[in-house]
Amino acid sequence: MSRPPHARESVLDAFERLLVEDGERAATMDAAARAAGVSKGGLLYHFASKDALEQALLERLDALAEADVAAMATASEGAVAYFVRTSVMDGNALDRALISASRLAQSGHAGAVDALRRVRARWEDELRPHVRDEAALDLVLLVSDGLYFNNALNAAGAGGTVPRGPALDALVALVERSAR
Amino acid sequence: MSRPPHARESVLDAFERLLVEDGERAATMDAAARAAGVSKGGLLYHFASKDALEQALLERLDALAEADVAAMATASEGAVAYFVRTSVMDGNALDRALISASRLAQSGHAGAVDALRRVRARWEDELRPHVRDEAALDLVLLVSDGLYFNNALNAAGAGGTVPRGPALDALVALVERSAR
DNA sequence: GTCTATATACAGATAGAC
DNA sequence: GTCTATCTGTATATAGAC
Repeated sequence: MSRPPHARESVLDAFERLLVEDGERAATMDAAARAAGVSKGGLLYHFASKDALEQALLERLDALAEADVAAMATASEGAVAYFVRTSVMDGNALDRALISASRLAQSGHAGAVDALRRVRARWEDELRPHVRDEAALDLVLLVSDGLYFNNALNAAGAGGTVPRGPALDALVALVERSAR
Repeated sequence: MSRPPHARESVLDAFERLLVEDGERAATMDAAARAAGVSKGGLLYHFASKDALEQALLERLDALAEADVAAMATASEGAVAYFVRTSVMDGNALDRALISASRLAQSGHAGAVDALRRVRARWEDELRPHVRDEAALDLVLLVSDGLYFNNALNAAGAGGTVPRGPALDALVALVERSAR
């Protein structure tokens, strides 16, 4: 790791935040520089192009997803329950990375589509031993995708359609019963 | 209906297609005019602003969703099976309207977020009598959202993670068993 | 109804000073 | 490493001819 430059991380954080909160169109290099408190020239020293900025975001996602898969494997409540429960966004680093990558993917960014597929495939492999069959695996993954989709819609505006508290507990229990 | 002008519908179709296939950033008035084979001036006669263009798309979604709810209510296979099965995109008008609205919503378009919430609420009310409890209702809606999310990611590039054929049959059966 | 021409703003990116 | 100044393209929108 070796202590990356402060400005670099600030720019990356700002760019990610813009993607999550305001969408891909608003996530310009200009806006990222302004939000990070650096000039456009300063940003361009760290990221020579917009593509480089996006690439850095996807590498961050890969690392965070890897850590999440490891956490899922050792979760005391079981992999399925951990997976569904953590699909409700609480604003952590992985959530932000996933939502921002999905914004890029929906703008046709091929690298972002690939990155999201890779993450999904890792989850799939980790969950397979914990479910009855492929239909159950589809069900678990799709409920998670559905939660992320609603998170993504709500990330900008006010919260809404995502179950929390007792409703989430009941959903987790139902998915576990259905899948195994 | 009274036979709306041909150019108007062409522009709206082209704008929708750009949103679905290339994302919000690519869906410019310029690109829509070009794709529809009219000039920018021609487009602006029918839609005075980009907002008017987006608004027309959301009105189209409302109408198509209303028709879908009606179809769901009388589906011979039952509402739940109909709902899950038709959440796999086959490129029909409602699919395109939903994906394009979700592109707008993810760019922070408040009207699009509202429109999608309204559609989801209509589905929810229609499905509630057909499921055991609120957790089951959440499960059915989230599987559908998950399918749409994957559809939306795949709409641009090559197909991928959405179950079809026998895998879809097995998923529909599992969701029905889990929900009722 | 559909067109061309144009105004204004902002995007991504380059050059080079400090 | 961070800045200012500037180039080039493209976005939304207006004005007005046909």
